[in-house]
Amino acid sequence: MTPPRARGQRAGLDRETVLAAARDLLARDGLDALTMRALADRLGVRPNTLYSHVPSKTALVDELLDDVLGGIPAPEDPRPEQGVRELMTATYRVLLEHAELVPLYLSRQGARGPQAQRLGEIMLDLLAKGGVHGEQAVEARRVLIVYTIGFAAFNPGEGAVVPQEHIARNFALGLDWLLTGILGAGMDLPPPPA
Amino acid sequence: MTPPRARGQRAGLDRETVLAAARDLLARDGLDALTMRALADRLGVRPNTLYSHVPSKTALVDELLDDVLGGIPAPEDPRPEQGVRELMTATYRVLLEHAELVPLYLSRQGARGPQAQRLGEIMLDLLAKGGVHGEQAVEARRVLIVYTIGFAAFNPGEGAVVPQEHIARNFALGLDWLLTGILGAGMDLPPPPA
DNA sequence: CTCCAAGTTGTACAGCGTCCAATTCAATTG
DNA sequence: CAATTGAATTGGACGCTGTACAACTTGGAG
Repeated sequence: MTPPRARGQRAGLDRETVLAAARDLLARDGLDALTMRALADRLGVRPNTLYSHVPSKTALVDELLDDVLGGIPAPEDPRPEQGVRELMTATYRVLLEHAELVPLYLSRQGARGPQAQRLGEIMLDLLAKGGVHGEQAVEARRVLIVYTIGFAAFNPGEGAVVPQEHIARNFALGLDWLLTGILGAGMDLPPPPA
Repeated sequence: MTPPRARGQRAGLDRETVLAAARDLLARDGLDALTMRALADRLGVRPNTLYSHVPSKTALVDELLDDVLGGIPAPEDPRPEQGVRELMTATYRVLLEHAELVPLYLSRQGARGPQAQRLGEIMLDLLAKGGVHGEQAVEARRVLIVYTIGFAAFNPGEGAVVPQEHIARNFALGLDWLLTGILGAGMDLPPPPA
């Protein structure tokens, strides 16, 4: 509550320190608890101090959003279909761990930070290996991204009527439909049970 | 600014009047302008008065969300594939007209009001006619809903790099993939160009 | 005619993001 | 080594948000 510092004294803050504290606060107490004032409190600092290191709360959150995507590993399987499936599933899982952020990804149309870019390029590479190039690949990617983020956003809470694992299987189901559509019939899938 | 009424005088308000004014304010000035105070102003009333007709702003917005879905007509084409496509395309279009609301649909997992229910049942009927029943139909529906809302949420602003019509075609493309996956290979589509 | 429930105002609270001026410190320059 | 400048920090404030509570007036029911 009381300020431990007088008027011009340094607190040794730093953009990275602020972001780290924000990440922590977000992970521990959720998005609603991430206020400039709470963040300042945690850093033992006045709220306005933060504005020396971050231009606005929006910018701060944007950075956090991209950071979360850093937790998504590149797929191990080099085959296009399996690789994309792996990538989107990992994305889905990571997004679920930060459920409250997900609507933000959509309203800020998908985050343009370095991590988002990295994932996007991995996906284009995989699609190219699968024979999908150029504009088509970009569209396929957009479909997959929207689908994945959408499903993550749709995730019900923990004690919901429909359990999360069910929704996760549902996600996988639709993902297969999309992959089949994207990568064409060139797969040796058995025909669906007539 | 100044209150036209003394302390116990009636303003003749009514739940429906409040909702109508809210719809209007939302349509005219956008989501950010929809505050209890602005709404009260427009009705010539003090902000707290609204709480006699609406339990909270959240409840008010929930109602508006469901109302928007009322603008989605039932599909005309009775054939399952075309019907579902028509339905989802209409939904997409209506959602685009209220772009700022779309993230809310996701964060409130899809709106459970009467309009949402109506659309959900139309879709189950269509899927049943297409030979998809029970749990499978519910999952297919979830995929389609998530996909559609997701795409609407992903919609870029008006003066964006990628024009809206392009995104709309992209939406239709992915929708076809999903429909093919859902309704099976029982369609007489020509094979994709090898 | 009386009484009560409902609608409305006055006032207020706690919280939010953010801006401005005053102050002090660290680093750079001469 | 001294002087100056620029960045970091505090004190305080502004305008905004949703919402609670008591006082009051009114319309309708009994």
